Amino acid sequence: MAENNIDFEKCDCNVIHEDVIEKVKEEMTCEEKLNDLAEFFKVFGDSTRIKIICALFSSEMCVCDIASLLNMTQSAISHQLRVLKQARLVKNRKDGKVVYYSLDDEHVQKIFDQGLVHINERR
Amino acid sequence: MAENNIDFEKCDCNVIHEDVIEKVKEEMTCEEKLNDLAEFFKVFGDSTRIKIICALFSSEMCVCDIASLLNMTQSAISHQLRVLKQARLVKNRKDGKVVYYSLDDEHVQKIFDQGLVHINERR
DNA sequence: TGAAATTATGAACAATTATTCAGATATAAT
DNA sequence: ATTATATCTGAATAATTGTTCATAATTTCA
Repeated sequence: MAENNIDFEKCDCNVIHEDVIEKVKEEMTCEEKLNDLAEFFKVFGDSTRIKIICALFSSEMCVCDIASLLNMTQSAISHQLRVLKQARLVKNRKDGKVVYYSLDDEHVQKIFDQGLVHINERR
Repeated sequence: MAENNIDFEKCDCNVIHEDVIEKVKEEMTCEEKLNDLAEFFKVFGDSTRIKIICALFSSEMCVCDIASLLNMTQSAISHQLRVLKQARLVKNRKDGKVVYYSLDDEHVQKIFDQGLVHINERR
């Protein structure tokens, strides 16, 4: 029988440093926020979406223009713009038939730039 | 016949704002860097890895401890630690049988925090 | 009203990815 | 040497994700 009443854990090894685990557990951001955070970064983790974001740093653009710029189908771009919009990274305005997209967040540039700093530091 | 000698484009719509596209093209970060950047953010875009990163903000930990903390198998954690190491986000030191992992980058915290700011701004 | 153009969307498919499983390696202790 | 422990690794599986295709919705213009 187990020493305590905790359900079977998937973890298949012994706890080596219980004190460390306790401390980390207390200091850690709650699981729900961490899941949201991973979902958020997932949006940055696709080359099509990163290119769209980067393009929108320069100027607002319509779907057609982005598709042309990236040499991809309008449909593919539209799908990705929806993902970006759901993550509140872009916003859009409609002018007749044309929908113009632009960035909707000041943090995007900061996150983007910090990422660039990191990959530029390759030794 | 096409107006110019460019190969067939996947883009299936007309260019509406050629001037904008030209301007954006000039200002855009080169494709190679953008691909690397997407690869880099992909590493943040998984809840297991985000949790590992967050845990390591508090303290260095061995594989066993991380597995126990997150209630996952040692193997799963080991696989993800490899991904994190390849992205140069964590480093490790060996002490006998035990391998201790810690963060290997000052930018990680900045990127993590900016992400948190973003998701905390939900209206 | 009808045709053309732009964008959005659902379903299917292909590709990628995380985890599990089984077993290998490496170190320490007996 | 043998056993036990911690970690790593390759292959298989399950789940997720990006793109394509076909089509719908919306707006403009004739």
